[in-house]
Amino acid sequence: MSGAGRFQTIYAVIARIPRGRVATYGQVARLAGIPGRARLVGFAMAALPDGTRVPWHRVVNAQGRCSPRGDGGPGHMVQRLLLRRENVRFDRGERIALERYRWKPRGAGS
DNA sequence: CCACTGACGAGTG
DNA sequence: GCACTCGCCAGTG
Repeated sequence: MSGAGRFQTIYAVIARIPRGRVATYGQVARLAGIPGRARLVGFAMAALPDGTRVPWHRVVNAQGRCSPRGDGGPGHMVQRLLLRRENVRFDRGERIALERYRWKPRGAGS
């Protein structure tokens, strides 16, 4: 994408995550063509406007948890609720079984 | 220009 | 499985 919008590529990847599935920051970065820049994905997420159509809640960290926002906001709580609404189960430690819910892109995705 | 920070990940003990 | 360290890159003071 344009030099000014590297985020667009990231958002495009996230938009492809099917309902009821989750992807990790590193996974998104990799699919966006910027392997190792997981933090940049997080930065792009924080830059998302309120009411965005991008399913940001389907992106979790490698531990299968909803990373709390630096702002200390209820972001991770909302995320948990939205995922719960998509039949995604959380274990006792507020963690998701990635081996079960991880999104596996196919065909033109990989 | 330098130092610090951050919705992270992989490696190590 | 958990705590700590280092590496990444962009933005900010």
